Amino acid sequence: MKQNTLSRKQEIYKTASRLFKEKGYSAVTMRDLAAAVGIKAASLYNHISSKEEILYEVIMAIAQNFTKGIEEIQFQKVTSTEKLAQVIAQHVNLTANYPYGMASLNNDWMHLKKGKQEYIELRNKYEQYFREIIKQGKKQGVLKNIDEEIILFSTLGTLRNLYLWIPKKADLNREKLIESLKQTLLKGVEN
Amino acid sequence: MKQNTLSRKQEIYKTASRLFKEKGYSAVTMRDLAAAVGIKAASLYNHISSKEEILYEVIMAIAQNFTKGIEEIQFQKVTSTEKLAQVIAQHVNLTANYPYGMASLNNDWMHLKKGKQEYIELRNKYEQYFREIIKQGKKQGVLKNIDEEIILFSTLGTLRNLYLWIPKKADLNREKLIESLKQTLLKGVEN
DNA sequence: ACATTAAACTAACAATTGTTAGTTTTATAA
DNA sequence: TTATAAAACTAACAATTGTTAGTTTAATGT
Repeated sequence: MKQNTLSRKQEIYKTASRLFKEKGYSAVTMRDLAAAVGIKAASLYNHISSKEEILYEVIMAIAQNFTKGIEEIQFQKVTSTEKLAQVIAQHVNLTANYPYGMASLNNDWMHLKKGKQEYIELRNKYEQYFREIIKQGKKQGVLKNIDEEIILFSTLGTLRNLYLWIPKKADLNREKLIESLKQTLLKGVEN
Repeated sequence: MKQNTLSRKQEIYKTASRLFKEKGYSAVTMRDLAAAVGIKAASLYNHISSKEEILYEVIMAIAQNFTKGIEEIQFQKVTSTEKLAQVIAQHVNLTANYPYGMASLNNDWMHLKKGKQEYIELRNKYEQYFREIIKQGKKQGVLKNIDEEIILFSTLGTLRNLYLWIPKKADLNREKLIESLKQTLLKGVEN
């Protein structure tokens, strides 16, 4: 029973995150979600307590993963280039694990109520770790002397869009993708 | 009067695109929009014919700019690197000109009805031109032998996120930003 | 077999949605 | 000044929203 309940709840979260990606949180109704799960809207409330709770769970699970991950990377005793490489790998892996939720992380977070500030703080923390890696890299001389913010948003911009491309390219193998991205983001595309 | 009407309509579009960026198209009500403009919801319909028409105008104006722009770039007789540089500059300039609408272009296009297919075709056309520039560059040997799709989405990923960063960094001068982006995207960040 | 609990259902609610109809105010042109 | 047209208003609509109450069905543990 506990097992069954959990998996139904999980199914609701997963289905919701898929719908959120397709139409955005606000445009997905509880009736849409219920139909996709195969029950009636009112029955959803046997498993969840509100629509917003779903969004909260979808977003926060991923956001915590990201921030915890970069924190561990930052503490390692390796070059900044290696750290950046690990950050890239983490993005690919988390995006592959949460192919739908990433959309909400990027586009639906503003509809959080209780969780909005919490989310923003996690994101700020994440970006702060990222900045420190870059700063370190510039000081060590392994990164070019480009404005820190430019490196940050240029890299992060690509990584945050991964969710749009990974599902469409079922063919591109994950390890190959990570390697290509390291190449592209670190070394550029020009010969 | 015609002048006044036009500017009121323009004001509605502009205000709407700002709200769309803040909360997404679906979460912005006609009453929200009307209040932001300083009138009642019903009065909006003296200027526009539907909520969706606003989205259509906001999105298509920009999308047409992008596709027309890259078409002209592609036809030039310059190196692929120079073409890529121009594409980057176009993204910065259009994002600076439409700081709000870019959000809808990225996240709200699926709510178009009559315009959805039209938009998708423009976007496909844009990406196709982009691919040709990359293909050309690889053949000419000015670009590295990295998977075409990786170069495409890596570069586009950064550029499509510009709308999130440009308004926050009022300080960074436009020409400097363009130069930094060319550097970063083409040559990478690693020394 | 039976009692209990989980999970589905139907019906309904109050609020909010985009939009229309009809009316009044404001501005323009003669 | 007065006729005309633009642009605001109030009031209301039908549909849809998230959610609750109350009930029935299905599954589980003893």
